[in-house]
Amino acid sequence: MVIHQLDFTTMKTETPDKLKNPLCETCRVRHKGIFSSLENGQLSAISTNKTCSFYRKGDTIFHEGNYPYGLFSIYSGRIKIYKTTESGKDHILRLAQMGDSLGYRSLISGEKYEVSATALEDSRICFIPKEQFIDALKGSHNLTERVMQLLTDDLKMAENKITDLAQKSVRERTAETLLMLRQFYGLESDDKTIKVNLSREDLANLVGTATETLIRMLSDFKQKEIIDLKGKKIIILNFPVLERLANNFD
Amino acid sequence: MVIHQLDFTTMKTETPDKLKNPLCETCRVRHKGIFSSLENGQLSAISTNKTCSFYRKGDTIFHEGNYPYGLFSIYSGRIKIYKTTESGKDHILRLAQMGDSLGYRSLISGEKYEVSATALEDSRICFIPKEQFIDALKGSHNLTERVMQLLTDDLKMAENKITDLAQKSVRERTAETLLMLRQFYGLESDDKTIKVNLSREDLANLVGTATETLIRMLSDFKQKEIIDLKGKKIIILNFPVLERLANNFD
DNA sequence: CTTTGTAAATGATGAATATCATAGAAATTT
DNA sequence: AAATTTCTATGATATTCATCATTTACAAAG
Repeated sequence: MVIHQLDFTTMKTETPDKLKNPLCETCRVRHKGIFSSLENGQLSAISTNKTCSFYRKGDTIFHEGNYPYGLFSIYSGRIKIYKTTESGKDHILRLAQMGDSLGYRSLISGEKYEVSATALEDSRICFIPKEQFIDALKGSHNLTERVMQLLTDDLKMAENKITDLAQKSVRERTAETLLMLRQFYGLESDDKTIKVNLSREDLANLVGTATETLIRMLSDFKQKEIIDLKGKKIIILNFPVLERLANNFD
Repeated sequence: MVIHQLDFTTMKTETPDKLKNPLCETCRVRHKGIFSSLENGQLSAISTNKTCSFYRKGDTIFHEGNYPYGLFSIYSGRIKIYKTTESGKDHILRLAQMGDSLGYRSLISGEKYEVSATALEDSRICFIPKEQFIDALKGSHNLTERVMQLLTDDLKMAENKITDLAQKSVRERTAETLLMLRQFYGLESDDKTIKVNLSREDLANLVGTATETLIRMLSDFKQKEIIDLKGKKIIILNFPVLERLANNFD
């Protein structure tokens, strides 16, 4: 379990290494990101006002309960977005990667962060100050539409997760999570090994179960030759069966 | 369990009784609803283009998987918004009432409904055609902001529900749901009886558990003199204990 | 290379919850 | 009012899953 108050990892966050800012205009994720539909002039305004930083694996980008000062946009690396309950357990709500933006929800609602974000790998993340983002929103109906689209997408995903948690077994959710990871991380050249690098604890927090239970599920899948395990790598041996397990409406 | 395909209840939906349209301008929920910040001219445009209908208890307003043709705004009555899984079980995502709007998410995303909506009581619901709503959105930054606010609120609620389901016990969630119902339905003049009228099945679908388990929880709470049960009415005898049960982070 | 710490795996056990069966209560229909 | 249906309640049982304890594997540090 990760402790988020005043630990060394968190303290690093205060001073992430600055990077030479890459230009938004020539960004390789420009057409994928939140600003994809932004007019050129506005994009360069954002580009010149942003700062880009390097976050080490384990660094926290922002923390539940704090006020947002701007928007984060992932240039490279992968991030987990999660909530911590009173009892101290985390639940990972979603994963984010290159091209995804973080924190727009809180910027729009004007409330504190409802979630925390921590780097799962070394990552480069750009920061656009709040005023800059709000101005861009006001000035561009395209951007507003894009943000609304992101919000509706998030909502759709969240609602699917709710019904999953309410009605599916840990087994089903584990299978489903493996499929999601395959989609999200992609496969290695052998076309079956997921390029994943998550701890068993993170996997459990993603599925919504105890770490031991998650391990047991993986062991069981392995014993049934549906998957294979090589360290943190997960190899999908029998994709159809895994799909069936994820949707086991008997 | 409710069957949603081609049953008689659903068929009624096709031809809900028309009502004399009340004017939006003088609507008693005008300042509460989605159009609260709309300029007068635009509001009357919507007012003249809407149609208001009467839905009987049990009538379906819209169904998961169908395409939306407009926005629904509740004039009176209460609605459940839920998802049905492949296995045929429902999970209630939220309740809606007077002043709330339904279906804006799908209108914005341009996708099918992800959820279904059914009247829990006899209800009057106004319908604003899609084009009318989209036009209003384009023409009013205020409305756009309001809709974004609604989306962020929904998202916040959904994410809280996710962590609840992932980490709280049925007992905690049951207590929490009772508190939510107290908030949502309000109390009778005795100041402790919730004005609720839900079936045990609906309650279970709200908590995310089996109907029998929900009933057992209620029986247990009653036996412990935390609540009392009179038919569908739930009487809160010991509010502080109920609050404690809902947040049992031991 | 050894030591130390951390993560992963497995076993044993108990608690929480779902499921199936049945009975009683309440509402609805005849 | 009797009959029928639906809803609520409770018991018995099985299953799933969390928790605690222990071991093994692995990585980092000395």
